[in-house]
This record gives sequence, C-alpha cells and structure tokens, in this order.
Amino acid sequence: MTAPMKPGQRVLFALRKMIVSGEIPDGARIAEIATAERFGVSRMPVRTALRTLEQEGLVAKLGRRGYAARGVTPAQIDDAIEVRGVLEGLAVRLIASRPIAPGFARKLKAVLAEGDALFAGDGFAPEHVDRFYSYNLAFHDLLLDASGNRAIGVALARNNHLPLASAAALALDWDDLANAREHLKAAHEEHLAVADAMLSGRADDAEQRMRRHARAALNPGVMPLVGPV
Amino acid sequence: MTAPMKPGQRVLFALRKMIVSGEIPDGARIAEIATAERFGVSRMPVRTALRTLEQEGLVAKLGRRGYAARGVTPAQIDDAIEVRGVLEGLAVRLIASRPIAPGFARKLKAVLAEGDALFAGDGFAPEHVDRFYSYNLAFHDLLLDASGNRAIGVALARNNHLPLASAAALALDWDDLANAREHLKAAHEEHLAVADAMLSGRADDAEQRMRRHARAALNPGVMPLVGPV
DNA sequence: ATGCTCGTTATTGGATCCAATAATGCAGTT
DNA sequence: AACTGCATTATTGGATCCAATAACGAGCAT
Repeated sequence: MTAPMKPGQRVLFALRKMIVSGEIPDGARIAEIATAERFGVSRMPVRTALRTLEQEGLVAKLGRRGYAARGVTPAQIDDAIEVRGVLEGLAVRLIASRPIAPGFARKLKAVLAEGDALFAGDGFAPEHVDRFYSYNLAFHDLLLDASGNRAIGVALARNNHLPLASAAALALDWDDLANAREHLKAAHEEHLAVADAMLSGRADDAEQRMRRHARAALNPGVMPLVGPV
Repeated sequence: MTAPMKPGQRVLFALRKMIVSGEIPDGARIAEIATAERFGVSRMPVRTALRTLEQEGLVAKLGRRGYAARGVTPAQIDDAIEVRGVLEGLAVRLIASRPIAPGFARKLKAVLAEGDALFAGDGFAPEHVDRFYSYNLAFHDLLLDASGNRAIGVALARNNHLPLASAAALALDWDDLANAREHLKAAHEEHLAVADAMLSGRADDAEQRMRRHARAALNPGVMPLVGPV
C-alpha cells in the first residue's frame, strides 16, 4: 500500500521513524536542503516537519547550524512510560475523587465488556490482538476524556510519538500467542481493578494501580505492535 | 523597547498573548491570510506560529477551514497547574527514591541558601521579588534536571506557555508587600520541606508535598508576575 | 418550488526565489 | 609561522507564486 501521502506528513513520519529507529544516529546534523533533496520534495515540508519534531523533542535546534537528531534510548522510553503512568494516574484519580457521572459508568462498563468478551473463551488468534488493540485504546481514551482535564491529554501527546511509550503500543510476543493472551489478560484485569477503584471512589488506589499498569506495559525482548502514531 | 524581533517570533508571541488574554475569543477562526495582513508579514511566519500553537493546544486545526482559537479558561489553568504538580511530583519522587548524588545535594543546598538569605531579614522590597523569582526558577529547574527523566521536562514545556501555569509565574499582591513576603516565605518553606523529604529518601512524602506546592501557587484575585514564556 | 449538479471562489499546502547571517577559508601582515 | 581581518559561501528564515481542494452559490431540471 503505497499510500499517496501528502509530502508534509510523509516527511514528518519518515524523519520520525528514522530518528527513533536510529537510522539517523544521535547527534547527527539534519540540514534542510540535504533532507529535502533526499526525499525529493521542497524545503518547506522539511521545515515544518523539523519544527514539529523539535516540539516533540526528537530534534534540537542548533542555532544557525540547523537541527540535530536526538536519539531515542531505551532509558528515554522508560522515562516516557513513567510520565504516561503518572499522567494517566492523575486522570483516574480525578475521576475517582468526583461523583461518577452515570454516562461515564455506562460507557466504562460497555468498554470493559469488550475486554471480558475477548477472554471469555480459551482461544486466541491474531484477530483477538486487533480487537484488544481497539479495546485498549478505547479504555485509555475514555479515561482521558472523563478526567475533564485537557492538560493531561496535551501533555501526553508527545509520549505517543515515541515507540512503545504510548498506550496504543502493545508489547507482546507474536510467536507465542498463548503467552500473549496471558499478558493481555493481565492488562485487562488491571483495567478492571482500576475501574473498580474508580467507581468505589478509592482515588489513591486507582492512581497507584494505573501507574503500575503503565509500567507493566513494557516487556523486554518482545515485538511491539505499533499503532498509528 | 520596540525590540526588533524576528517576524516569526513576533507573530507567535502576539498570537499566543491574544489567545490567552481573550482578545481572540474562544472558537474564533484564525485564517492565515487575514492574520498575515494584520501583522504586515507574509503568510509563512503565521503558518509556523499556528503549527506551534497547535502543538501547545492553543489552537485547533479545523480541517480545510484553517484554525480556531481555543480560549484559555481559569479551569484550564487549574488543570495545567495540577498536571505540573504531578510531573514535578514525579521528579522529586525519582530523586528521593535513588541515592542522592553528592553534587546534587551541594547544588540543592546552595539554591536553598539563596532562599534563606531572602527571608533572613524582616524587610521586603520589590527587588526581593525579583530575587525570589530567580531562586524559585533555579529550584524547579534543578529538580527537573536532577530527576534524570527528560520526558518530564518535555511534557512540562506546554504548561509553561499558559499564564500562571508555569513554575516561573508567581501570583502575588503587589500592593501588599508584607503579604507577598508571607506568601513567598511559605513557598520557600515548602521547598525546604520537599528538600528534606528528598534527602531523607521519603519519596512518597516528597511527591505529595510537591503536588501541594504546585496547587498553592495559584491565589485568586492577585496580580501575576509573568516571566519569560 | 425544491433538490441536484456544476462552476466559481476562497483558502490551505507546496515550490521557488530572495535576503540576512554566520561560519569558514584564504591572504596579508607582523 | 601564527594571528587577524576580510571575502566567500553555505544555510536558515521570509516572501511570493502556483496548484489542489473543498466549501458555497447559482442555475437548471424535475
């Protein structure tokens, strides 16, 4: 699928991927002209892409000498995951410390029911992973929305650009679907526990569980399923 | 001081100010051409500025109809302050839960000594406010740096663009310097308490105190001292 | 009279061109 | 031979021009 993507988006995604993958090594200078020629586009999309990447922290401005790539180390991903846990923890804390809106409770139950259905049987196919992906995303989005604090989502926006740092990134072993099922089932049970804590008004508990949930998302040495970043 | 600022920066700052001040009302459409003509510049600086403001959450893209301003409500500022508290709370938690580096302890004591010196006497002049501003900034920057987690600083970058949401924004009553002194002295004592908790390895305590410290920064109905945003 | 379609127009995104600026290399001098 | 000053050049930021696209309105047909 050679998607006829617009030049701007294409350059942005390509540069982002090249930086996080290490194809552009840490500290390498990125010049507008050279990059533009490399992609066969004008300097303009490169410029806007570099501005965006600067906001995301993936490149650093170098005075008049252009930009420099900032390599993404595993430690930085860990850092971003920790930040995500803290921010999502704040979201659930806010929800739990206020009266639960009926609409929210209903939507939450509906989302969790998707997860329940996923693990009702014993089987697990790649298709289930896709469904979990949707369910997982819906769960986290719902919490972010229900928190009523838009600043959380704004602050989180950057982390989602780092691989494995967003809630949409599932780390699992594709060669061992049974193991993957256990992994995702554990995540679903953490969701249930967080939901229970929220609905019971146990704000501290909900926050703690959400933080641990974020940290548990990263397993070393597994294949990531990356969604739209 | 009609600073001969570059067009890009000028447009960015002006638009940001107009949005947060409400001069551009919430939901108002911002078209590139009209804005460019209004500032007497090309469309290019407006474009880059709008991109940046979009990243900051101050404008929202509106499909093909340009951008729309997102008014900043007091509730949103509260939200941002809460996010700041959580993120800075994470920073001090990380510091407290690791062995304290000797260099950090030394720098921390040096910074806190500035605060001690400020409140050693009884007097308080506007000049003291400036000194507190520097001291306060140094304290928060030091924590961010010592946390070793760059993602925190990246996530915090946006909040600093909202008035009163950054740690560099002091809210105090200029007409009542004695009251201001008490206000800032209380902040300094919170710093001391956080520092003590960190150096003693009381991670939970340090985090809780930092969160409260952030929330205490906002007083209703006072004049803000806004620093460089 | 109303709904559909086609043409016009307004607006964004991209490309090319121009100006300003700082880094670099060369030459001249001490 | 080394240092300093100047000129050249490379590179970013801004302005203008062009293309694509979608909203809007008018006109026609039913």
